[in-house]
Amino acid sequence: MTALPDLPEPPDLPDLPEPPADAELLRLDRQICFSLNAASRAFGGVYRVLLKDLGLTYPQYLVMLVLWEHGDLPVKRIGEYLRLDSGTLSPLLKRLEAAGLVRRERSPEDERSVTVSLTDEGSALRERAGRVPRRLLAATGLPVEELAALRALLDQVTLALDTAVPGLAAED
Amino acid sequence: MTALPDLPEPPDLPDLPEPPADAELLRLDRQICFSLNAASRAFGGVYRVLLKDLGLTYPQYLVMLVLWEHGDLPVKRIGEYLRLDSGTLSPLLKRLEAAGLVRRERSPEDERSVTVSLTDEGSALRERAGRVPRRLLAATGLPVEELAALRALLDQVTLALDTAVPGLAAED
DNA sequence: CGCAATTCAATTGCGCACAACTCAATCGCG
DNA sequence: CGCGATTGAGTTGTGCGCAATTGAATTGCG
Repeated sequence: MTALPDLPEPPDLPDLPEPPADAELLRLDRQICFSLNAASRAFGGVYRVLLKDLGLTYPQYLVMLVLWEHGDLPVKRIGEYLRLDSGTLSPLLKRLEAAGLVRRERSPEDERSVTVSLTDEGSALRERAGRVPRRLLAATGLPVEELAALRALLDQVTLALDTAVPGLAAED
Repeated sequence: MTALPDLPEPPDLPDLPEPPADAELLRLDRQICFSLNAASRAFGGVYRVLLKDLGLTYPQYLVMLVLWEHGDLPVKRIGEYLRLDSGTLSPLLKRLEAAGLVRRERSPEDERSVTVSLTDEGSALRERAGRVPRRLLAATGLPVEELAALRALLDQVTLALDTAVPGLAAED
């Protein structure tokens, strides 16, 4: 992974009383999306290392977490928990099945639905994954309370963004 | 985009004085990575809408932001600013070049390096992009100060994660 | 100077994200 | 009941992210 660049520091960012100019906003905007992007990928990098010997990718780990917590689920439900659609989940679940961690079977009462269930091997993996969260939390260097606060803030932003999306396209 | 699922709320999360069990950590871990993932993709969704009529994707927009701010840059520098390597940037820059927004030319003084520069069209796009940041910030529903705080927290975590990565693989 | 090590961009291969589409199963209304 | 609309999973195509490799240019050490 490439080293951190000297993060482009803003020359200054005084709390000016007047509305900031577009140039100012462009700068802040860049910082926000940079930071979020970077943080997301930094997490991905850590998970990649931690999950390597489990043979899981980060999104696959998320799916396994959902199954460990909720048991057998149709693809639809998994997608709701993870905000993923079938275009992403179908091939991912196929790979998990090929790895022997899950089964996929058409639901008898609704032939459209596919139920995903853990194999013994998939359930057993939960034990080996037990140490991942602690190591991840340690790697963030933040106390648990701050992480919880970060999570709350992120959820708030996500909700706001989701509700804002429909209106954006139409706007002026 | 699929609707927000009823976010799997933890039954409770009391501030227990004793170290939380692995199961507890597994839950928090899931929440953190869920939230960050979700936030990142929610931002992506908003940018996708906002950038649609500019003909840019979100990562392409990030590259343009860097060029608008810093002028001509070698691929290496762009990668440092954005934490991206040539495997990502090379095809992306080719697409920007095909769109007529940038030029790519071997540097005369170092034939290994490729300098990326804005075309007139690429520079002109900056004006049309001027309204994007304001609309994005509005969509987050957060005041600028909170976003700045969020950014600072994210940068802190990113730095911690980056420095932690090298040690992780070797651990116990 | 000469050659090995390094640097930079590009390429390949794999997996994920998402839009757009297909297709079968199910639902629901007349 | 019959038929159009909806639902759920899968497929296709495009683009990103990253590891690993290639190949050319440059650097630097003996």
